[in-house]
Amino acid sequence: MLLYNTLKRAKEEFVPLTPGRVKIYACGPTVYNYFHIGNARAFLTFDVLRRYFEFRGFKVDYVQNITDIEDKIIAQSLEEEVPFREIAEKYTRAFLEDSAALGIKKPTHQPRATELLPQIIAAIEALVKKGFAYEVNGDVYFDTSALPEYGQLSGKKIEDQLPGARVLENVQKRNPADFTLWKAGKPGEPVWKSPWGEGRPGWHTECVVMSQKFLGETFDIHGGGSDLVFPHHENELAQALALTGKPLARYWMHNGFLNIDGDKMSKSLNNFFTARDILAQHSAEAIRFFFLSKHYRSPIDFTRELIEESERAVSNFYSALRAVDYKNIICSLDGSCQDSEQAFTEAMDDDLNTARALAVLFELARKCKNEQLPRSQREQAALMLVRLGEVLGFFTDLCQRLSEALPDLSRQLVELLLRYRREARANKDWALSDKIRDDLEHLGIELRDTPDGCEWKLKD
RNA sequence: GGCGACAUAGCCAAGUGGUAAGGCAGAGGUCUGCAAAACCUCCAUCCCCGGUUCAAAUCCGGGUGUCGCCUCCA
Repeated sequence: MLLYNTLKRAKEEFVPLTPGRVKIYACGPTVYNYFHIGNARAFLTFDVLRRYFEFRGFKVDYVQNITDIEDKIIAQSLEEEVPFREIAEKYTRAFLEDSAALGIKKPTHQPRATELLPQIIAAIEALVKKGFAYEVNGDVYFDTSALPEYGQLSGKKIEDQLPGARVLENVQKRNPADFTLWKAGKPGEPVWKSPWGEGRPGWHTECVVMSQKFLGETFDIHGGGSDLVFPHHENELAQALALTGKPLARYWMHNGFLNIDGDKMSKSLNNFFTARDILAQHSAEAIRFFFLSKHYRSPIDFTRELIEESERAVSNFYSALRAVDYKNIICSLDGSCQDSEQAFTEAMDDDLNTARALAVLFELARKCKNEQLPRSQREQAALMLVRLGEVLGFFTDLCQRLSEALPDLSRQLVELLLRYRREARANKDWALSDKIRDDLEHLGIELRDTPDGCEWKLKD
């Protein structure tokens, strides 16, 4: 299995530290707001990575942090005029709800930064003792000049990081590239006691502490959005190296950014969408399909047309399953679709080529629908479609989506109308016949006339 | 200024040396009172120029264009 490693700038064969086991850490949200559709891409990308490892038989430890103390949370608590803990609590809950709604599997561990304050402080103390950090007026900074390897992940040189127009000069820092480990508290801000006085942790240390607590000093994969390469992941890597002398993670993976209608998403452009907004209008599977139809490392452009297109594409899978009456298939996989599974695996093994993997699903869907093929072949295709689709996170609500959940009375009323329509058709009263069909369609019931009579189903 | 990415049909998107996966949309056909569904068929020579090679979307050089990171950010 090949994975693109940002650290090496190349695809590498994945070799786990422990055979049969993968330890993954993926950066989670800072809970100061509902997470947006760009965050959703990162969460979904690593959800699929995790699911694929499980499919390949690995035991997966998947840790995703929740940053519940950070400047933006404090800012939001001032804006909403409620204590910061309530803000963190509110948006943590929203994050868990929206993740679940997107069909993202729960991580095996989901620590919060405020749960590990003692460990974070201990890590900063250790860095100071080892000479990699220094304190100025209650702030503690990491001394980037003390670590020759600094910059290896992002390919940046400290010399290039001149305090230019966009970098605010911080007179307390010895070097512009130095970053904050501990921030002295101002009046009114949430603070914790520390050897440097009351304050709060900087952003980068918590991920080191949380990941190492659950995964050990060195783990397999560290992931996040490509904007995290610098400075966040660079700084994590530096701290871990300074602390243990060992690399934090062996593979660093980063997903590409999302644009809206070709522009960067931003509040000022009024094109800022939360995952919650999108979920209110589109199915989780369409959102997932939209992302998976493009390679995770490429930038992706979110438009209304594309998400609607994705909706239509996904309903293809369901019409395929319906065509073989999936719920009532009683046989199990017999190996006749092995070639599909192999094609799927080959695609996914190549740095998670989900776009190619989706093509395999569509080929299976076409097979399901092909009435020329023997029943058994079509059923096998359906079973494989679901097996592989689940790896990508589809079909989590299969039963619900396939069942026509109507109460008996409604069902009888539909049948009654169809009986009248049959009479109308027998009398060649096409106007009435079509009116019944159109009216039912408005109610979300689709009719199709077949040689065996009229069939109906609820619209997707 | 430093680092990096991308440019494939109407749209989205795979494909990194042997003559272009897949999806959406569209066209024609079978079927139908009509429609829907289903099935069949059709729909690109890969931004431009030059080079390497028997052979390039795929490698090299040069253009042009778009974008990202360097600052909180997935």
